[in-house]
Amino acid sequence: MTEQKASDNYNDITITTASDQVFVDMRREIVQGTIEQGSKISEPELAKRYGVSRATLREALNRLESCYLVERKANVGCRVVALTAERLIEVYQVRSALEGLACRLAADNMEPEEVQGLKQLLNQHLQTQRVKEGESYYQEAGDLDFHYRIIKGSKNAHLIHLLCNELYQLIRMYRVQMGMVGPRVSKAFDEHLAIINAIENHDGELAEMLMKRHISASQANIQTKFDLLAAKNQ
Amino acid sequence: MTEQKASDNYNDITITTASDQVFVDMRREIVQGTIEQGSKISEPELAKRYGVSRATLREALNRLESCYLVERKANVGCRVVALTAERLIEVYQVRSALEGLACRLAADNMEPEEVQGLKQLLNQHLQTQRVKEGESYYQEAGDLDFHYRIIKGSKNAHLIHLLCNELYQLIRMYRVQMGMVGPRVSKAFDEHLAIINAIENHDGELAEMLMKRHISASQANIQTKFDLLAAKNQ
DNA sequence: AACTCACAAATTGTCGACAATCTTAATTTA
DNA sequence: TAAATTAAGATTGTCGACAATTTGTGAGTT
Repeated sequence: MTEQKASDNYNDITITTASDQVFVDMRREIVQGTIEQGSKISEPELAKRYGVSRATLREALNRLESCYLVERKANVGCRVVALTAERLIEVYQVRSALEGLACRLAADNMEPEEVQGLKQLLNQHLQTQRVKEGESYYQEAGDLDFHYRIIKGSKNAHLIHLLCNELYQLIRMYRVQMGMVGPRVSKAFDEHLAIINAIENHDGELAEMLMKRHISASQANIQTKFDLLAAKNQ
Repeated sequence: MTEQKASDNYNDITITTASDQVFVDMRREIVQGTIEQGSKISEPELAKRYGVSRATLREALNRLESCYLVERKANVGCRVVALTAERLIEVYQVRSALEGLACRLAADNMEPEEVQGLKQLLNQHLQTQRVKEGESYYQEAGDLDFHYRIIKGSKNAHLIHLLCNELYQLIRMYRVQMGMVGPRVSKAFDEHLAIINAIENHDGELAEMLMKRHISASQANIQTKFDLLAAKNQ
């Protein structure tokens, strides 16, 4: 329950307190669906399960609320967020605007060696991709890593926090639970490449546009999954 | 300590618990500078001052952290955010992207009567403005109201939460403490009018562009205040 | 004099218990 | 029978006390 996969630990928080640990553990369980979406959270039950007091658990719940993974109502309690198509669209509209901005800023502010590292990362993914054809590695860890680096490259601390700490876990939750694999994998590679080139040329305007499109395409892909799922369940 | 000015209550939370009350009270004091920026927050001291236990106060602190008014470090404590020019730029870059998006969505999603109400509000402000020439009414309450309505008009709940609940108090803090009045007042009116027209014509692209410019101009104005202040203190 | 180390004071993190509120189900009433 | 009421149970909100960590001070060493 304490071990962590690499992809869980992208936003680099250092775990010092007990509530940090509970926060990270619960976050992983919610993202992966072990604690299922929409379910009610019983404070006494979970406190016992994690071996901490209710005060500690509530601290963790507050932080989960900050990254949109649970919702609280006064005197009623906590619920894990429910993944709906409407919410997905809302989140991706916001994400598109913010990552578009990040990409534009990155074109101005990324150091040459950072851009170089980004290119290297992409090549690495291309090779891994060839080997593990069809597996979800690229989309899950690789894609996230790519986006993370560009966001960090914006050098805007507020924007970085907003995307990496607050929004990304919810996006991961959608992708993990909706199953984000398929024909988009190779297409995404080309899009990533185009974005890197724009950044390297310091063409912020183009970089922003390409990133916005890239995210819209990604949104459409998940939306499709949603529709398929809805059709199957009917 | 419990009374509230109208402009304090824009984001409509219903106060039910004790920590709600402390949260709202502290928020106002921080925004207005009564609790001064950059100062350390002593939990025992403030708990006594508000007449609640530390647990209740900490709950409020968590929520103040969610809207960027305080910053926490594990085992060290809480500090009120410090208003720096760098942070202002970062926040306004984000705000510009998000409110631009809101404005574009509003052009599609606002009901005709909402647009009508917006026009009415602007006229109202024009008249109040003529009477109270030079006073800060328009910029503070009026301008905020204008932006709020457009954000709500986007009909994107996530975006509304992000702007109205999380980001706006920090922006208000800058404006209140830096003193946001001056020659921009009348110019802002024209800009608001142009934005409304674009929304009324369902021209989302234009509405987004105008809003982004409007916010950039507003940012430049506060930036000027910053520079003046820095020069004076040297 | 500057640096290190150890100790004391203060602050934050965590706990268990009690109070206030909501939920649920049985009971009454129309 | 259905709606309203009330009481019991469970859940959340709040409190005061204790444990763990950090900060500040002063003695000792180089």
